[in-house]
Amino acid sequence: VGAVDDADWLDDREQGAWRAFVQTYLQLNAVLGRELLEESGLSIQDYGVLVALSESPGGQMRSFELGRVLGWEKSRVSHHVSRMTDRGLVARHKCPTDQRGAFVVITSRGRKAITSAAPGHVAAVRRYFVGLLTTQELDVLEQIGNKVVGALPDTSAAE
Amino acid sequence: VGAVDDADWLDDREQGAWRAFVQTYLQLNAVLGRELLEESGLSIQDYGVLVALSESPGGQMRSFELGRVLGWEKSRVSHHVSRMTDRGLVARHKCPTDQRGAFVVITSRGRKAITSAAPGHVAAVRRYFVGLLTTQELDVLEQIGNKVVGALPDTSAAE
DNA sequence: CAAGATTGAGTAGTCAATCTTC
DNA sequence: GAAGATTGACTACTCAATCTTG
Repeated sequence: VGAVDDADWLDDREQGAWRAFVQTYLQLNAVLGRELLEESGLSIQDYGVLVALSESPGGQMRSFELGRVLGWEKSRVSHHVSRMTDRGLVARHKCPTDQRGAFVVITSRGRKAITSAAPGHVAAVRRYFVGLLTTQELDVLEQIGNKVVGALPDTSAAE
Repeated sequence: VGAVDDADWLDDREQGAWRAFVQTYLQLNAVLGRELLEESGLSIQDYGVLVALSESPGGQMRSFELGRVLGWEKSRVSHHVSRMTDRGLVARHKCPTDQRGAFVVITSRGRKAITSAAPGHVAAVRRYFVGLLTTQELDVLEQIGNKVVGALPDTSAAE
């Protein structure tokens, strides 16, 4: 007793909030991922890539841009794009203005996949998450996100 | 226009809250994981296992119980315990009353690791998360967690 | 030599199959 | 046969090394 300063630990409210936050994300993600995969054959990662590309002009995006939007490292983008290319969901082509660069392009098969997957996935997000929350709760979440993400140390430094 | 019912999509507030929630978790987890690993040599998963064991009587717990607490599948528990055993952080021993069962026990090395890692990790959780939030925001998080997790389909069914 | 991107090795997690004990 | 647990094969992510072009 007294060996540790109380400031070192979380009180009940803090711990409750922290555990709730983590558990909610993990369980929700697991359920959404399982349903999406079952109904569409896409993982949540596939879904993110296809949404980003389909919202981009020409259905294409530079690799580094895709990584920036998704918050992925460049090697993760490369590996994942390779796997999606093998499945015919996206394709790579060279950048005409920068010979180092690569574009990732959504294929017609990729378009079909995301078009058919999106309504069900959005419905699941509503059913299990946003549909259960009040507008006040939704606003608090966005506000928390802004505060927390804004205070995080810069992760892009000295890679 | 008009091809899709608006009820199929998320409005700005819903989408903002949803993206904020996901991004906050992912970025926070990445930063906390990197700092924990750097300062203690433990992953967040290692940390979870060691906290659970150290809070349990005798520093030991049945495998299935550990899986239940952490929300992990049994095979994940088994693989992870094997890796931690190789590093000397935990050990396995047989259950005297049920010959099928295994106990996972924290070793003295595991105790030292968690004792030295915990203050820094808790401080990081406070610095990057709970310390930035008001008591009202903390309460909303717990409330959201209760609603959302409570509404999730049962994942333990028909494994 | 920086930036853009790919590759390979090593580590983690999932799923199905298996083994033993209840 | 079901519960408790382990194993192996497969997929995914990370890190460091590499290659090419700016």
